[in-house]
Amino acid sequence: MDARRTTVRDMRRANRAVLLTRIWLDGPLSRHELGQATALSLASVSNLVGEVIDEGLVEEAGSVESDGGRPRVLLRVTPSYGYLVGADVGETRIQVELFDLTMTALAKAEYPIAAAEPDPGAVVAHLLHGLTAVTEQAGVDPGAVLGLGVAVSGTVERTADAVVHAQTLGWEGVPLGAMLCAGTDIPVHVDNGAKTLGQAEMWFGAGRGTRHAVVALVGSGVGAAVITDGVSYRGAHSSAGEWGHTTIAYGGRQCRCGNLGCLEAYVGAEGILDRYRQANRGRPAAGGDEESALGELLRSSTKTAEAVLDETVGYLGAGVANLINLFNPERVVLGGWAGLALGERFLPRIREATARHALRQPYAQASIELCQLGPDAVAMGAATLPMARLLRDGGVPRSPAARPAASTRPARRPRAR
Amino acid sequence: MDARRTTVRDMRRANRAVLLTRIWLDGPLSRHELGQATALSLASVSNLVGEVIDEGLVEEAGSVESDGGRPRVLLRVTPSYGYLVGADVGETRIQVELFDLTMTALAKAEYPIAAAEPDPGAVVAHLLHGLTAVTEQAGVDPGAVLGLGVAVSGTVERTADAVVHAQTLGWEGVPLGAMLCAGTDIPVHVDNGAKTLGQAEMWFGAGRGTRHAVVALVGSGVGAAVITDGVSYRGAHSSAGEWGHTTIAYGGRQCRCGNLGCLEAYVGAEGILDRYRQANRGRPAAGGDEESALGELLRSSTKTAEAVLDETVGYLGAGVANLINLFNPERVVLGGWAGLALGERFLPRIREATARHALRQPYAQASIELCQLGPDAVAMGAATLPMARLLRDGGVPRSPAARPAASTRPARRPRAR
DNA sequence: AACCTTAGTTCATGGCATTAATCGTGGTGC
DNA sequence: GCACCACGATTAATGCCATGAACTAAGGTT
Repeated sequence: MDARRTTVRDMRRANRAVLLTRIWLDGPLSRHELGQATALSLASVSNLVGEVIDEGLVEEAGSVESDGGRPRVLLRVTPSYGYLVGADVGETRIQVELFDLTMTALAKAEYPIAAAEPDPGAVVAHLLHGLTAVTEQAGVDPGAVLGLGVAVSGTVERTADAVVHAQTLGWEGVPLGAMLCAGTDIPVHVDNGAKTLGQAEMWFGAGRGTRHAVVALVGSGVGAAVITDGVSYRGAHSSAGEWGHTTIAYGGRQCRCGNLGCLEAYVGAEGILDRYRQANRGRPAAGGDEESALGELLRSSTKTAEAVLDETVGYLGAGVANLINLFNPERVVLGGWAGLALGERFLPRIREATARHALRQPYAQASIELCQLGPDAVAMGAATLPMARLLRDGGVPRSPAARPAASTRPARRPRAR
Repeated sequence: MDARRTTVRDMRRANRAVLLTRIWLDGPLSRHELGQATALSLASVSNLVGEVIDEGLVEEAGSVESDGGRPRVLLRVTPSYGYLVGADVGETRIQVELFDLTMTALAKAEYPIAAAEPDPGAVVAHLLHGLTAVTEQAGVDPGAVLGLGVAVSGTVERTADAVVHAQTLGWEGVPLGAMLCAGTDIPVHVDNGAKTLGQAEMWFGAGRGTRHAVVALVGSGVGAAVITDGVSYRGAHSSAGEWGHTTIAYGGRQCRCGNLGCLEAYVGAEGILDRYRQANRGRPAAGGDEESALGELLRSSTKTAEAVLDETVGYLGAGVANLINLFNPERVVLGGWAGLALGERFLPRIREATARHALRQPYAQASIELCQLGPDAVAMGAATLPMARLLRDGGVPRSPAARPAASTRPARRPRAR
């Protein structure tokens, strides 16, 4: 877990890592720009870049004239060097998606989940099936898949087994990582869905360009992904960011978690609809499922609906303000299907409500935006898990076999005794 | 700000840093133990240790028999290698304290603050006077002082000027660091008082042995210091951890910050006494200042007092639960004078209240303890600021002049070509 | 007294990034 | 039209670093 920074070889790996990360994230760059961005000498940049080009990880991509000098050659990560598979295990369906290294989706597979509490084995089977399905669909060599990232809605222990605890799925200590590993040779990564979505928004969406952000997710449940200094904040056991079950109204409404006054009981979709039903003398909002009911509520213009939504905005503002006060982010990104629906209509008022409840200075330092990525962002974020690993390792961890044979060395001289 | 990890020299510095940190924090250690603790080869440990011993930073401190082998020599940081000064700028007094490198207090100076909103210039004058006062008092060469750490109650920008915003002092953008630097050659560090206290508790108090903790401080005001992976969580602009003004009771009591329902309005000393007064038909608790009034309240056994305190425990539990849900720490350390007073009497009930409001799993992963250090902990924490810097730099950044002349070495033998 | 055990040091080695010099490529001035 | 310049990138020489293996130190056991 803790990268032991000791030997001189590790330094090279670390430098390769920052170099690759820059190239991947900041698009095509010249060697010169890389040198400035990474504080490495041009000689080292050249050296390292040459290495990754030889390995096929990076390629030259055109050149740009410089005023009166040799044109600079731009570098980018080879899109087809490898492929990434991201999967989103939701409450109603499993989605599996294949990406190239530019994060362009190449193929998709979806499997509905029938049971309320799906069998882990069945989910694993779907995931493995999806893995082969998307590679076949896109005509990609399965051996070129760098990794499979899986997003689930519970907390995931950061161990080799990737033990999952997910109340919504009824999973208690399911070693999802181990189960998947048993079915494939491709490296498997499992993480919480909110965190993968947060990572996706940070790299490609509304969080772009910031290093400290909180991605606040409001759907049926309510959660948050906290990103600190560019990396996901996990806490001691990876369950940090449980925003939905923070107390916002002491002694208030009962939440489905059993406690009173949780934020989720007020701004979660269920909580909103419930409060509307109460305010509306027991008559619920129209619409079949939660999503259409909330949409209906947002479109209706009755006094009752407005009062409930107004209140919701207030609670949401207070909740966001708590995040701002505690985490002091540069940006809060509001997402989740209910969060987006609310945000699209009420964002200015949400900002105002937040301003009312947050401390002046931290509020002024934070901007509040909406998520920019579509519903596939969770799977895309999952696919960034193997990519993040690739970048962190500075490319393929060279297999010992690829090492030049030791036979070239002179025979070891016999030891004198 | 960002340690550019590039050259091979930086690696040595980094290794010296981890070595020194281990020696300093984990008491006397042998070279062997150091090798295991730092994942460095014994050869490197020997080499590096020899260097810091030559510089006088580390010294041998006795030896321990090992079963049947050569006794291991223990190493420790030389207590008198340098001295640290920590200062606590409180609302009523400025405290300046001198420590050796074992964090033993050697001298103390205190200056009362008369005005409610003290003049920054006067505070700086007190601090500089205190600096010379404590060195004289202890008979320490001022040149041997490695740094001055100053703790203030506001937010401190992490810039060279260390600009302070402190509402309680009436300071708005005071460049305290720059002002102090103008008056002394000794390196100056400024940070928030809650964060320095948190650091002190982490290294020497109730947080010892954990890497993820939240130090929750309850006094007149309410705040928190969040420690993640051993370092203080700062957020984008160093004002993270504003726990006191998170909304815990939506639409509830008015807080002195102007908002409604802040935690501080319920569990801050002022909030508690205020609530008691209201419950007690306008008659306040006995006692002159807040501290004795709260003490009186805690000792009294009237129904009203018990009800108010009971409620306070509930709110505090909910507040702590929010910290646990959001940060997922290994430990929550409750401190501040009011927090300690409450905790000493009610800790089990606070734990219960927290359990009621937190999610089961994060709660089970966190222990709740009381601060262990006394009222000087803030100054002590401030003194750790220069120490932290020393450790991070792996000792004095060697000035080129201090380099030993190469003449002592045998002449390099000419290499055959 | 020979041998074992554990701690710590020395030395040769392979790796690393850096600086300085060099090569490559295009435009500009006379 | 040619020398020259500006800028990008590469190569060569250099110094520093941690490592493993061999070795020294210091004590106990048989």
